Amino acid sequence: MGIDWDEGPLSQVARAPEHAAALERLLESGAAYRDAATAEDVRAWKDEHGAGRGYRGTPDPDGCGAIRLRVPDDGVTVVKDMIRGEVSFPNASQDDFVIARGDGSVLYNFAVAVDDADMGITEVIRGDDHLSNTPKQLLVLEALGVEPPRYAHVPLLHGPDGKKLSKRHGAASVQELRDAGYLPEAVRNYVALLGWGPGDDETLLDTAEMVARFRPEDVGRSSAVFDEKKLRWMNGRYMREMDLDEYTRTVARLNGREPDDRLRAGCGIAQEKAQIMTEVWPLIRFLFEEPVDDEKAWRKTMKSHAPEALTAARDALAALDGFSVADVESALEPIPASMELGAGKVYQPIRVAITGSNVSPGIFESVAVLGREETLARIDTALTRLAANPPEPAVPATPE
RNA sequence: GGCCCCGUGGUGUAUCGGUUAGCACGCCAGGUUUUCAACCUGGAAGGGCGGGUUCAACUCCCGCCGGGGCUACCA
Repeated sequence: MGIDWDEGPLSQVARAPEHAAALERLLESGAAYRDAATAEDVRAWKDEHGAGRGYRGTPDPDGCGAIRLRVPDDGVTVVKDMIRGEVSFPNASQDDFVIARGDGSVLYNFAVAVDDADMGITEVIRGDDHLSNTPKQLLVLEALGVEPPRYAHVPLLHGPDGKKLSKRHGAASVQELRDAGYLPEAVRNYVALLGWGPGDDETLLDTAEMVARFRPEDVGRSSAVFDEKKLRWMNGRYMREMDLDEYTRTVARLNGREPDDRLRAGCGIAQEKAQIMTEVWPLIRFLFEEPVDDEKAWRKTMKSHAPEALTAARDALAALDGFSVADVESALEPIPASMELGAGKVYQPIRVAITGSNVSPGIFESVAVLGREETLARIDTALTRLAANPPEPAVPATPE
């Protein structure tokens, strides 16, 4: 069995001898003819015969012009499609279409038909946009006396604007999706569910399951809109179940780094928080770089209670023997109550001090992975900055 | 314009003559919570329209409307 992947490299391969031979046969049998008509001539012909009538040319006496296939005036060409059933195209409205240019170079609808025949293609699965091209290919095959392959036209993917998905919709190719941080198995799962359902309410299906359950006749007929929100969600599900080493390697590859222990530790504490792979690095870059400069986060978090909270945290961390997540938690956890502050009032300043941001992995984990030395240094830096620029009171002083 | 395909909530789908029209994403509200995310609970939201056929239609037929594809001496 052969599969025509459509527009793949094989259809680009020059098969000149086969094409030339097929052309020759068709010309000799009268199934095709040379026609010197120009595009304008064809238009004029249509104006005269009606738009619904397919163009019919006349053989050029000098044997010049493009080569057209002779299409019957009556009857229909029916495409027996595995997904859409039998679709009939009236021959009368089909043009005697050009199969080769004046110089003998062949055109797509002729080339694929000949190539499919040559290569013994038995199944053609491709996008719905080729459904209307199929009768042309069938006509070529018929003229050649070749048994046609079986066809299946799958629905097209549309962008949010309802048009067929293309470059201008952004991430439209699998490569772009990969670069954007989507996992192959998530994309596979998501795309499979557009236009095909397993029959029950299952949403998360791994590739083996899909292969086992897939049946061409279960494919839907209507085009689907590509919804990146759902892909994001699904990708997040796959990311959370991913093996940490593989996860680390992927993050490393995407950010041009080495999958070392520190990166692995960072991935370990960020794995539950990201939905696409490119979101991981922003969450853990503080482990490798200085805290980000986020003035808004600073002002929002560093209120008047911040210096005391940071000092208490600093002292507690400095007194620790070990520096595991459990150690850090045991040191930090009692502080809010002892200071009569909400937990967030204590933890957020620490978060901003070590990462610069309001968003990061869990605070105990972040501190533990950053390490004692760097954590203390960053808290000190924050304390110094706070001393130089005293924060506003958390509760504005009431006038009078 | 012509030929062809498609039409269940915002999105993807299930059901395919009789259902309280199911599920998922998203959205809204609440819960949990050290941020964000995750997670839990609840909620709003659907058969394009008009005719038939039928005891009964989202499901069948016709028309319309809407969307899409093709319509090159492109692939």
